[in-house]
Amino acid sequence: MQVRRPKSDDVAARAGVSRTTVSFVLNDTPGTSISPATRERVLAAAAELGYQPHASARGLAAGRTHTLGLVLRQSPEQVAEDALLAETLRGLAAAARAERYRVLVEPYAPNDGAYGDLVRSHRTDGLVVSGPRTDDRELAGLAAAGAPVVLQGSLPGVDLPSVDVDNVGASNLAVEHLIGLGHRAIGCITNAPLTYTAAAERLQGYLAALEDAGIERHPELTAEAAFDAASGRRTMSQLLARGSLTAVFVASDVVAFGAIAAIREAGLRVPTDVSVVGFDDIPLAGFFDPPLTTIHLPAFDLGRAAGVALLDRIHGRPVNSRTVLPTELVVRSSTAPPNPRRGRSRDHPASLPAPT
Amino acid sequence: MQVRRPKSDDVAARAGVSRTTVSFVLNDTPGTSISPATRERVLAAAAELGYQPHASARGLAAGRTHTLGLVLRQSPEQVAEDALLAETLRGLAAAARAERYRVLVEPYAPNDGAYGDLVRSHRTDGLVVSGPRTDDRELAGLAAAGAPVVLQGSLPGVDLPSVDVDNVGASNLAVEHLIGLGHRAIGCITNAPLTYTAAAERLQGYLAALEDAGIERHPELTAEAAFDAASGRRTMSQLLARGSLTAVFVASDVVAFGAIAAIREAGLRVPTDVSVVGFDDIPLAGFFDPPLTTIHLPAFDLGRAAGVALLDRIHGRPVNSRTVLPTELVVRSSTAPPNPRRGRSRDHPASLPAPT
DNA sequence: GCCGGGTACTAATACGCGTTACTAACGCGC
DNA sequence: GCGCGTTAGTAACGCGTATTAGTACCCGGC
Repeated sequence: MQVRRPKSDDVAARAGVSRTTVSFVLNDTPGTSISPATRERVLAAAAELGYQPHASARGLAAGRTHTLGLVLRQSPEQVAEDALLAETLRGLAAAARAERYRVLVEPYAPNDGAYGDLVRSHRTDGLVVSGPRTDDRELAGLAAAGAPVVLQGSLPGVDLPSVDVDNVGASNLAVEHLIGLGHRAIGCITNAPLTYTAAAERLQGYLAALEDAGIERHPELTAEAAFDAASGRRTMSQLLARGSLTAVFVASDVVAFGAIAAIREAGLRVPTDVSVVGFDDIPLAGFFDPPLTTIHLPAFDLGRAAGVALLDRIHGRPVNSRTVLPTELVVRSSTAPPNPRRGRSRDHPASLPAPT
Repeated sequence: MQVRRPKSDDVAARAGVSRTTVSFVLNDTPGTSISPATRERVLAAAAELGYQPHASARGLAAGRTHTLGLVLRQSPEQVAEDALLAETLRGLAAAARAERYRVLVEPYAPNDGAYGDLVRSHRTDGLVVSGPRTDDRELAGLAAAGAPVVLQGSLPGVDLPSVDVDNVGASNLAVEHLIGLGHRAIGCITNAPLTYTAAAERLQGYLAALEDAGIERHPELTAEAAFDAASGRRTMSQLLARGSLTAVFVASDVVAFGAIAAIREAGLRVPTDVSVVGFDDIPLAGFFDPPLTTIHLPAFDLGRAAGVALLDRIHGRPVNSRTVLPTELVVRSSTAPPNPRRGRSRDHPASLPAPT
């Protein structure tokens, strides 16, 4: 038969103390002083009974659940393609664990999108919202209500602490790398529609780099992709059909993989005919053919920083309104100086087999 | 100033009913009959007050937290490289959501590995353990205690319901595909060390296919990789140095990407000189060069099936002790008939630049 | 017209349980 | 008798649910 769950009363009885004392000992409650002997007795009793406090009872009494919520505000396709999600989650979990918190993950569901209930029902003590969007009313409501929420990503005009990388600066660096190699006809494919702030920022960095170098902007050389490799392939083939370019900055490695496929299908080679710079540095970036030059994103640290900020916010400690983590240009083999012999080889018009 | 959280008492007062009735209405408690008029009044009162039950209080009273735990038993590197984790998580979350459950994710930490506390402390109502390992004492303890746990993956000898694919059959199919193309000298690189059941099973499928075709096994043509592309590159270059082969079955797409890099570095071409079949069908598989022939793994469905099984278990409904989901061979362009002209082109001994 | 017996709802009460704020006490040294 | 370091005792936090009790209403029988 099943043994009854020990409760704090049982521990108290076994240690010959009151329930209050048990609580003080087991939680190291600050501002209380318990004699070493008593503390020892309580710990021993708890260990002997295999005592585990009931999480719900604890949450009810303490008013804190020791749970952080991670809201994935991205679309399902985007989540599926996100090669860095696992690392970000690990980082968040690491930060949480350091303060005995756990992480509840809530993939956003369009028809059941009231993720604010997570805090309103005290199911979590706070939220990290990943991939925030401007059209998110829930988020505005939470911000107005003063809920403990940290953004992973950027959302101008919302008064919430955020953790992100310098998308503009990083893109700038990527494009400067291409310019430094001698490229002038440089295209840009965004990682997502421009309604996503990260996409807009990366495009902005690209434009700024061109301007700094005194290169005229050619609007026909920029286009928007949408998270996955298929969109990168589609977009790149459009770009190739539209104008002449010797390099392209693709603001996502996954999209870049699709773009490279399109470049090959057009009968061109990377980097001989077209140089490609990606963004994210997903684990597979170095194993592509050719190994992808890209911007390294500190995925784990992004998650961890968001977790730290959220925990600070929950505990009333000071929080930076904006944390910007450093990125790095990783030069591999998908970029090279432009091919002087190449005028415009459009002998193989892009033929696009449907992706399997 | 902050308005006080409404509680069920407030809803009861506003609707002019008792707290009991409020609870019955809001939870659709079976076995009770509430008149439509009363039900209406209660729902209206709750809506007007913006009432949200306190999750901890609810969990305490009901004895259920409406939370599922997902324990990632894999190593951090493995989690980072797992391109399908997001999909699996989404599937689990979808199953959970259907019964108003949420998902708490617990990446395994070696020095704080007591994930069983999640159920013992009633923090979650049950666990999905992903990537179970034979050396997991915690798991044995939970199984013995009759805790609601479902395995995602296989672990012979443990009496817990599990959800998995037929690794042996799928590998068999992959290798049969190579044999069907005319290959006889077929290598195998596992996805992980053989202590992982999935790795052992996939190797077994490979061996069975060879045996069925009457092909002698060459032990020097099999080797174990370890989750990531780097290990695939390393292992493949060893295999190439060891013996002659015209095809290789790599039991993980990520590892296969590394293997293909090694093949190229050895001056060989895929599939002309060496055909490659992968396993998993990660989102990028079709965008590799060449697009990878592989086994499609239903990642979302695996997560969902695990969730369904766990919820069934929690609610005392009958549960299949083993759920096997179908896989599929996806033929792309990394496989072709063997090259008749090729004896053994070892003119370019593998030179291995360190991965960046 | 009154009573007994259902039926259909709803009320009232108590318990489950760890934390924490508060008050009170106890022992001891001075 | 005071102060200090420790510990005890109590109540409140919240919601679900089992139990026990009504209440209101309808119906048939006398």
